[in-house]
Amino acid sequence: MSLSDIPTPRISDLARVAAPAASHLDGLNPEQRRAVEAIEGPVLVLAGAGTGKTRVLTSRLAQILATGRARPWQILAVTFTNKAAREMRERTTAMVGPQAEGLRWLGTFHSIAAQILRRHAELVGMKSNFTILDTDDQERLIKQLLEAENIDPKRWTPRNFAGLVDHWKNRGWTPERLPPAEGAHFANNRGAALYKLYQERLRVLNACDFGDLLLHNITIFTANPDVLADYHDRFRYILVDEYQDTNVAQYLWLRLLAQNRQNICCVGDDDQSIYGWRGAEVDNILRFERDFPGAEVIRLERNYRSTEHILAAASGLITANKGRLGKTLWTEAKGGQKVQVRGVWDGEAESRLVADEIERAKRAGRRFRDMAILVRASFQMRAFEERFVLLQIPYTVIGGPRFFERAEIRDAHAYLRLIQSEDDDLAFERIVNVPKRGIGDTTVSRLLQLARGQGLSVAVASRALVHTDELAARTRTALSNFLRDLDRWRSLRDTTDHARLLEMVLEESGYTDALRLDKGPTSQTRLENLKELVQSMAAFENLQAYLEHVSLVMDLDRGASEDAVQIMTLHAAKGLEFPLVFLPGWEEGVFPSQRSIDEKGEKGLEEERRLAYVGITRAREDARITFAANRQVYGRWTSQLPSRFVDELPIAHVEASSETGYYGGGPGMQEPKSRWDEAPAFRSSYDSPGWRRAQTRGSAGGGSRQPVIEGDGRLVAVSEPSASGAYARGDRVFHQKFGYGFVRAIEGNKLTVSFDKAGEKKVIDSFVEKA
DNA sequence: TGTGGGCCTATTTTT
DNA sequence: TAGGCCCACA
Repeated sequence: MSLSDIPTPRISDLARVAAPAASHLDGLNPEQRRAVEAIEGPVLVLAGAGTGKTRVLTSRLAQILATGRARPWQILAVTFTNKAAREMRERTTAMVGPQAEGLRWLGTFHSIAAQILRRHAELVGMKSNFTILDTDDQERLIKQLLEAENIDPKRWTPRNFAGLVDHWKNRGWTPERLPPAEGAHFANNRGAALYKLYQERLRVLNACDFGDLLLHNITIFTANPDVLADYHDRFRYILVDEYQDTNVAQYLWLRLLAQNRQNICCVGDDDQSIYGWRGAEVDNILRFERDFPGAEVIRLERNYRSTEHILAAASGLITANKGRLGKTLWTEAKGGQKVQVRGVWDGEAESRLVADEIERAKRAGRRFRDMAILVRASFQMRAFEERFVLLQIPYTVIGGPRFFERAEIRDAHAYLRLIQSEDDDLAFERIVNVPKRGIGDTTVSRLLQLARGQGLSVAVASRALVHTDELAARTRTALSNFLRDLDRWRSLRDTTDHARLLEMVLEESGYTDALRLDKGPTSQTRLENLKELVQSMAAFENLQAYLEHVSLVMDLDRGASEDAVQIMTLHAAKGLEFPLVFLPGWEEGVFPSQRSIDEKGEKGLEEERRLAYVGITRAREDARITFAANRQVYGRWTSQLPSRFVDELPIAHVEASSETGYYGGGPGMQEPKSRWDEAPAFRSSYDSPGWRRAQTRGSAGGGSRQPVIEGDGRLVAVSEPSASGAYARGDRVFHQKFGYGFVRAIEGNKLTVSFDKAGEKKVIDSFVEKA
C-alpha cells in the first residue's frame, strides 16, 4: 500500500494535522475508524484492494500507543515482507514520532521468529548463533544427502525434495509429525526418513532453513509452557498484515501467541490470496471467526484508489469465485475510463501496441513511472523489453534475479560466514576453491568424508589433515594457505570495520583479481555488485548484525526512482498501484496458467482469478488488457484462445476494440473470419464464453486440435481440416503476419505462399485471406 | 583444470 | 528458442 491509500487531504485536513491531538484518527471513514478503535478482543479486518489497509494498521498501532494500553515493545506486529514492515514502521513513526522506535517486535514472521529462536535455541538442540540457510544452501545440503543415500538425482531432484520439505514445514509438520502418506511422495517412500536425516544434518551444522524458524518456535512454545507464558505476558496486542497469505505454521504460531489475551487483529483480503502454491491457506482467513469466537469482523469496502469502471470490472470478475467472504468495493470516483480489452495477432503485435500506447501516454503528459506492465510469467517480459530497447523507452524490471542471490554476492557472504563461524560447512565448501586455488572436488569430498566420520566441521578436520601426509604436497600447501588466510581474517574481525574486512578478504583471496582477469561479459557487473555490497555493509553495526540482515532481508533498497516504465509479474505487483496498467497475455494457458489448473484444478483456477483481480485493481485510472491469437512459447508458435477471464469481465465496464485484432485459435479459425475491427464482432466472443470454448476444444476429440506452427511458419499440427479449395495457385493473398503474397502451391489446407516481403512460407489457409 | 557439445527443461517466489 | 548442467575429453 502506498500513501495514496489515504484520501487526498483537503485544506481543512492539513490544518488539523498541525494539531497533535489524536491526529491518527483524522480522516478515517467510519469502518476504518471502527477497525482502529476496536482494540480489545479478536478482530478481523477484511480490507479490499485500495481501501486503506496500511493506514488502518498504522493508525491502530498509534491508537494502542496513544491510549497507553501498551508500550511499544509490548506489541507484536507481523508482516510478510521486509518492505511492508519498513513501511509500517515509517508510517507509524510519522504518526506517533520517536515512540515508534521502540516497536522492536515489528517485523516479518521470519525475522521475529528468528529473534525468538535465538533466545531459546538450546530448547531445540541448537546454539543461539545458528546460521539461517537460504534456498541455495538448502539445496546443496540436500544434494549431498541424496548422494549419500544413493538416490538418483535425476529422478529425484534436490529441488523437488527442498520443495517438499518446505511444504511440510509450512504445514507445521516436523519429521515426527509427518503424516505417513506424505513421506511416500519421494524416492519410493523414503521421504520421511530423508526428512529426518536432513533435520539431523541441520542440527549438526547448527543451521536452520526458513521453515524451521517458525517450526522451532512452535515446538518451543508447545513443549515449554513457561516460555510461552512469558510471551503471552509480553505481547499484549498482536497485529497481522496480509493474513490471507499465512500458512498453517504461521497460523499455529499466531494462535499460540494469541490464545491467552485474544487481542489479535488480522488484516487481509481473501480475494487477494495469491500465494496458495507457497503454502498460504485461504482457509485461515475464512475460518477466523471460528478460531476466535466472538471476533469482530470489519469490512473495508470503500476504495480510494480506482475509478468506478475499474473497480466494477474487477468486482465482477471475482464473483466467479466460490468460497469468498464477500465484499463489494465502491468508490466515489464515478465514471472514468472503461477497462480496455484488445485482441492482437501475436505477441509481437502486443508489445508493439503497448509500446505505442506508452509513447502516446507519455506525449499526453504521463510519466513513464506511472505506467506498469503486469505479466503472469516472466517469459512474457522479453518481448516488451526488446521493444522498449528499440524505441528507447526507459523501463525497469522489478523482481528478477535478486541482488543477494547473485553468485558473487553469495561467495562474498560465504567468506564472511566462515570468518564468523568456522563450523559453517556449507560456506566452507562454497569457497574453498573459489577462486581456484588447486583444491579440487576430490580433495573436498575427502575432507567432507573425514569430517563426517569424526563429527567435526570441515574446517576443523582440514586443520588436522594438513599436518598429515594424507594429501598431495601441492594440495596440502594450498589448503594450509587457505586456512592460514582464514585465521588471519578472523583475527582481524573484531578490530576491523566489517566493510573494510570484506574488501581485504576479496583482495587477498584473489577473488577480485580472478574477476578482473575474467573476460566474460558479466565480470564487470559482478565487480560492481561487490563494490555495492561493501557499501551496503556500512549501515550495520557489526558483522553479526549484517549477516543476520542478509539472511532474512533478501532485499536491498536500491534507488530505482528514475522515470521508467515498470515491468513486473502480477505477484510482484501486489500492494502497488499505478495510474495506467497494462495487462498483457490474457490467454487460456498463459493466464490462467495451464499449469495451475493442471496441478490444482478448480482451486488453482480461482487463485489465478484472484491474480487477475489483483492485476486490475492495481490501476487507478486506466487498465488495458490484451490477448494475442498467436504466441511464441519456448520457440514454438502456438495459437491461443482469449482468457476466460476476458469473458468474465462485466461488459458494461469494458470497452472492447481491436486494431489488428484477429480472433484466432480454436473452432473459430475454420472460416477465415478475418478481422473484427468493430466492437460488435468482438462481443460475439461474449456469447460463447471462453471456458466453453476451452471445454469444446478439450473434449472435441483426441489430441491437440490447436494449430501449431513452427517458427518458420511450418505447420506441425493442424486443427480441423478447413475449408480449403478456396484458393488456387497464383491467388493473391494477405496474411496478418507476413503481409501480401502469391499462392505457389496447395497441399490440403496448407498453402505455400511467396510473400512479397517475408519470402516463401507455408501457412494454413485459414490464416490468410484473399487480397 | 578448462572447454565444448549434447541433453533437458521451461510459473508465480514475501523469507 | 535458450540457458543451465553434466559429462567426456584434452
